Amino acid sequence: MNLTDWLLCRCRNNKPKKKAEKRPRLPRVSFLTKSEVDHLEDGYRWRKYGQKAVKNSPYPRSYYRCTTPKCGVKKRVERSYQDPSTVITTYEGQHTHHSPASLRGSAAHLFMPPGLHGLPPPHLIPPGVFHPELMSMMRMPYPSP
DNA sequence: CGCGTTTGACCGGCGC
DNA sequence: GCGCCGGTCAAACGCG
Repeated sequence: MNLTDWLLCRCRNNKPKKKAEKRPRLPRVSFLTKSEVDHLEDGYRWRKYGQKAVKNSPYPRSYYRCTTPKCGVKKRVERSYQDPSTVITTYEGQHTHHSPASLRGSAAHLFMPPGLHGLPPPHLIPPGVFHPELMSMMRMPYPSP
């Protein structure tokens, strides 16, 4: 019996899979960020929880999640297949807590995708996404849902 | 010591 | 009805 099998057994045996509440109202915002590294200090802590290869891109896509409790914000980082130096960061959800890192000296309020300044020709981004204006709202305090 | 990262496999939904 | 894809979890290891 391989460790993998054992793990599998345990996984199947212990299935506390509880269908969490659905989130049909998750604000999904995509941002085009020009960076060579996926680790863009946006003022929050992210923990990678998965990685999958994309068909449209020869590069794998990374899945990040906010490590702050009560904050189920998810982040998807994918590299542009046309511009390896450009990464598409997709934020899902809103931070309901203050930034763990002090904004002093942080790029939290300095974070500005250069793609928004120039020309956004990302036809590869699905429709209904990419809301530069939403960025301004993100910085606003989020009232109780 | 603690946290973050990594890898493999499974699950659910949707399409044809 | 079945197959496929994307997405998520879970555990272990490494590093600071």
